[in-house]
This record gives sequence, structure tokens and C-alpha cells, in this order.
Amino acid sequence: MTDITITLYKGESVSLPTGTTVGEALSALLSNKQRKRTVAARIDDMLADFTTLLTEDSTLIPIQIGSEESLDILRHSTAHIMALAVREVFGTDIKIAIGPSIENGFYYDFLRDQPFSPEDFEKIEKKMEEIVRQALPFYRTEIQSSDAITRFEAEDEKYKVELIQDLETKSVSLYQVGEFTDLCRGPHVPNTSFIRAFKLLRVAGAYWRGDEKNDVLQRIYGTSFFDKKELKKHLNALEEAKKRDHRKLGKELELFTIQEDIGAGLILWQPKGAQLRRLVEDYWKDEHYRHDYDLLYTPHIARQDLWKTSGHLDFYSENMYSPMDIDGVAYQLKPMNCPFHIGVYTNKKRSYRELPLRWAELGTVYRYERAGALHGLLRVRGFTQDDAHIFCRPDQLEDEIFNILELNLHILKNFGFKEYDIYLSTRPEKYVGSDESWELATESLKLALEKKGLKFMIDPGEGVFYGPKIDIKIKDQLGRAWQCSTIQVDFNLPERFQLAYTGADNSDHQPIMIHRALMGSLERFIGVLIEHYAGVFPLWFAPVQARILNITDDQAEYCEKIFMQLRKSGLRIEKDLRNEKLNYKIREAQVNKIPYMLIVGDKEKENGTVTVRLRDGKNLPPMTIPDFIEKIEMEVSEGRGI
RNA sequence: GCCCACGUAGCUCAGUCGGUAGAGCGCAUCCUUGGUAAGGAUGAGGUCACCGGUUCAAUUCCGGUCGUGGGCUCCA
Repeated sequence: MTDITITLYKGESVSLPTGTTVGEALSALLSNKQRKRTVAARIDDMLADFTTLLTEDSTLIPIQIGSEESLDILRHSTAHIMALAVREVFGTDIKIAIGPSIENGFYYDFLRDQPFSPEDFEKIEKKMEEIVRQALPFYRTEIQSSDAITRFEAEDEKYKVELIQDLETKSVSLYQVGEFTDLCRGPHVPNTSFIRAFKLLRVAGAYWRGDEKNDVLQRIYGTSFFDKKELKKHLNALEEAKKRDHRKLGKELELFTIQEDIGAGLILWQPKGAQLRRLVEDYWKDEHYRHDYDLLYTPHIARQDLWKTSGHLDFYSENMYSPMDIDGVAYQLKPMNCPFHIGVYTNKKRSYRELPLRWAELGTVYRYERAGALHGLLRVRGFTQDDAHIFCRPDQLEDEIFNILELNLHILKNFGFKEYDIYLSTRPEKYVGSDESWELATESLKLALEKKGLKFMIDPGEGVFYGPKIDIKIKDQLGRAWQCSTIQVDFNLPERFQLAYTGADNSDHQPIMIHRALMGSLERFIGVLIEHYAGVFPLWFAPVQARILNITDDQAEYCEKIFMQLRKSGLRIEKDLRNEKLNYKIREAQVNKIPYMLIVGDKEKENGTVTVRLRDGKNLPPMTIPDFIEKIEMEVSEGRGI
């Protein structure tokens, strides 16, 4: 038998016989302690288990506990253990589909008539613990695809058969743990004892391969970690997310409500929420004006013919509401603002000298969303986009994109979002516009991103049919990503509406149109803001900035006076002069997350001051009303960043 | 839209194996005037989501509709 050289990445080498397993090689190369923390290895670009045979000189990168990859492997392995447990508890009549690791956990899809209940979860978890205790190894085998098909057909595992058929490979790998053998690419942890901390979280319906024409499967979600502390931390984070849920906080803080008799997906902004929204809107408008945009207002309905011209009736009608008849002419609610902005553009003949035109509007649109997709403020049927359209010349495109990115990040940063996932989506299979224009636009988007020094990923073929786009997902306090900003180049509408400007050569040219939204929609953005801040809004856009609390009725008159004084200065101020104890009033203001409590007793009344309590419990020394106003105004202008 | 679960007072929830319902918070009134996270008493609030069916009787059982939640799908 010949020897091969196995090298540890950035480490030493050993000479071992051909056919040595990865596990054996790692034992030779790593200390006992380190090997115990290793779950698999990377050989070149391939992931391998401990049982993988080494037949040529190789370099091993150990995958150790703590890395992203190790968690992926662990969770994938846990999914297998769950499937094994499910079949041990409920029998092999339950058919298995797929069970991958996902962000923060894993799932496995099963075909079973009855739904899984919480008691079932307990049984499955108990069985899983038993399996884990036995430290069962994962065995990998490679077999001919045809043999695998025969095998799974015999077991009546139709989903597995379908998967293998679609793979169209000669051979497939199988993993066996205990009595359970599954089609799987691997790798897995060496044995089940690595699975130390897991929990099944919920069950939900899912279609086989995500297609609603297929069988509905039951998907059990769970999560898994290498130690109990990490699991606990994760479960706490889930609890925290629940506490921050904008639907819950929206109700508690009286920001918005959705009512059954008004309609699903339609938001009613309550006074506090309306105030919050107004602040976001005003800030947005100010910033746009400062960045040389002009503001538009356009209607909510338009003649159906307009939507024919724009093409929305062809490619967007399933999202549009049925037409209404006005004097025998069909009108439809707008799902987008673009045709209206185009209407402003075509109002007169345009010269190359006036480009770029930057027009912004908080435009309310209505889109049909499937009932099951609706979700609080994040997915609704009527919403207001922070929309803008830029009409420019090709030579202006890159600068315009760059400027949009600047404004975009400036606004997001000011609202406290400092991390993003950025995607550049390129030409899809079906598209309109010339290849040269796609080339130019895609390149401009890319250059602008690079010039701004932004990291981005390319989503090949994921652009809209009318042009390439940049999508920005913002990361919130808990690290969750939300799709908000989008910048899209459009070759379609300028063509459909025959947009033109007169060039320096005195002939007509077609402008490039850019659609963009920074917050996406006010509804979604505010929903994300609520969760990001857990309802504890910074002073500059807190719906209520301060509340006056008197200690006894004796100070009521003085409180009324300073209330009006503060209100007139533009502060968002409330008063609580009820016949309640101070403790009680403080608690309530605290629960309402109000930034400042102005406490007024006899001392303050005599001195013409207020004592300021912050929502973190700290106290400021008594100050006069003008001093307090000045303090607030300073803090607000700092927050607004203008 | 599809699968599963759910819908009881303004809110959070309990309850009725079929005989029209309860708590806490909130609200109102009264007592209390108390300096940094809930003072006390009394009281008013419910077509038990809506529409049908079964039944002597339905909030409870059955069917449908609407809505909500977790997913699938889609997206601002």
C-alpha cells in the first residue's frame, strides 16, 4: 500500500497509508482536545466527514465547533436525528421529504395525515435524547443511483425517488444512523453525541418543493447548538424578538390598528402612530429637498387605459384591484406611482439641459396581496411608498445612482440602521431593452456601489424584466434583515410612454428612468423601526417627548401653564394630572416609553422649574422651562442630523 | 390562495363534557393629596367574530364566511 501525505492547513504534514479516513488523519495531526472539537473537514472545496477515505495527497481544514459551518453540519445532523426519532415514534408510514439546515436551525418535512401536536413534540424530543445518548455514528455509503431508487421505491419513499431521479447523477450518497437511512450529500457530525442542545420549535405546512400543486407536508422546525448555553441564548433571543414584535408594541403603544370590519391589510394610524409617521415623513421630505429633489402629489386612481399603456395590466394585473366605473370609463387603483410621474414629465417638452429631474412622492398604492401573506405593518394591501423617479441622460446615470446611494445610506444611518446586505440583480432570461443599455445600467450600478465603497453580492438573473436593480436589506438590532431600499433602472416605461428630451443636437433622445424607494414603504419601515428600537424611540422621532407629572392637585395650575408653554414651543408634550400617586404615574410613563418625565411638586412650582426623569430611571437636576426646551431642541437637531 | 391552529369585556386570558359567562389590567365614581415603576372601595362594560345547520335548548357540536397566528408562495 502506498502512502499519501496529509497536510493540515497552515500546519504540519503526516504520511499515512492510502485509504486512511479523515478521522484517522485528524487524530494524527491534531491534539486530542482539538480533535474533539472538530466535526468534519474541508478538503479543497469539498466538505468531508470523519469516515471519508483519503486516497491522494490532501490538505485538510478542520471544521471546528464554533464556526458557521460546524453549526450547519450540526443542525443538518440534528434534522436526521429528528427524522429517525419521528419514525421510531410514529412508524415508517410517515414519509420523509427533505431536512436541511437553515438560518438559525433546521427543519424536516414529513407526510403524515394527522398534524403533529405539542405532545408529539415532547415524544419526539425524548426519543431524540435517547438517540443522542447512544452516540450512534453516521455511516456514509455511495451507491449507484439506480440501486438507490430501487431501495427507496421498496420503502415507498416517493420523495426520495423523485429527488434521485432529478439529480441525474450516476451515484448518490446515503447516510445511515441507527435504523434510518437517508439520501444526503452530507457531511455529518461523527456521531450523535455531538448533538447536545436542541429544541423543536414549531410545525407548519409546506408544499413538496414549494409548489402549491404538490402534496402538503408537515414541516417541523427546530434548532440545535453545541452547548446548552448557546441554545438558551438563542431561545432568549426568540423571546426578545417576540417582545419587540411591532404588532404587539403597536397595540400597547397605541400606534396603529387593523380592524376586521375595515379590511385586512389596511392600516389605521392612531394619534401616536400618526405622529411618528408625520415625523418620518417630514424628515424624509426635508432631506429630499436638501438633496435637490422636487416633491409631487398624484392621485390614487387612474383610467384603465393608462395601466394598459404602462403595461401593468399585462404583467401586474394579479396584484391590481378590479376596475370601477366612472361615467362609463374604467378606472383602477394605482399599484405604483410611476405612470403619474411620467404624466408630469410629458406635460411639456423637455430639454437635455433640465435633466436630471428628480421627483419624489410619498405615494400611496394599493396592491392585492394573498390573504396568507399579510403581516402587521410589514405586508399590507394599502401602503405608502417613499417613491422617487429620476429621469436622466445616459451620461448622468452613474452619478445619479451614486447620489441615491448616498442619500439612502444617510437616511438609514440616521434612523439607526448601520448594517446592510446589498444585492445587485442582473439581467433575467426575459427582458426588454437593448443589451447595450443593460450593460450600461448594470455597470453604472456596480461602479456606483464600488465608488461608495459598499460590499455587495450579485444576484445573477434576478433583475426585473425592465432593468437591473440594487436591493438593500437593512439589519436591525437583532441582526434580522429587512428588504426596504430598492433602486431600479427602467428601460420599459420610457419606451412605452415614448418619453423624450431634446438633445444638444436638436433631436429627440430617450431618457433613462430610475425608480427608487429608500424606506420601501412607510408602513414597513415604521414596523422595522418599532422592532429595531423595541418601541423606545430616539427623542427626535418619539411620538411623545415628555410628560408632565404633578405630585398633588396643588400643582395642577402650574402644570397647565408649563404644558401650554412647552406645546407652543413645538414640543410633543403630554400631561398626567390625575389624582394618582407619583409612583403610579411614573410607572405608566415608563411603560409608555416616554423619553422625559417632568416631575412637578411644590418645590418646582415655587422655583418655576421641573425635575427631569429619564426613561432609564436617571434624574436630572431641576431646570427651568426655557432650559428644558433648549436641551430638547439640541438633542433633536443632533438626532435629525440636519 | 393552500395546510395547521386560533377568534370569549378596550387589553391579556380563564371557563362552559350543550342549560346565554368570569379574573386581572384599563375605564367611571367615591375615599385618599401621596416625591421617582401599580393606595383603597364601589360600579359600568360581553348577540362568547359573523351566517346557517343539528337540538327542547348552541358561546360550546357540525358546515360556511370573515379575521388573526405559524408556514408555503410572493414582495415595498
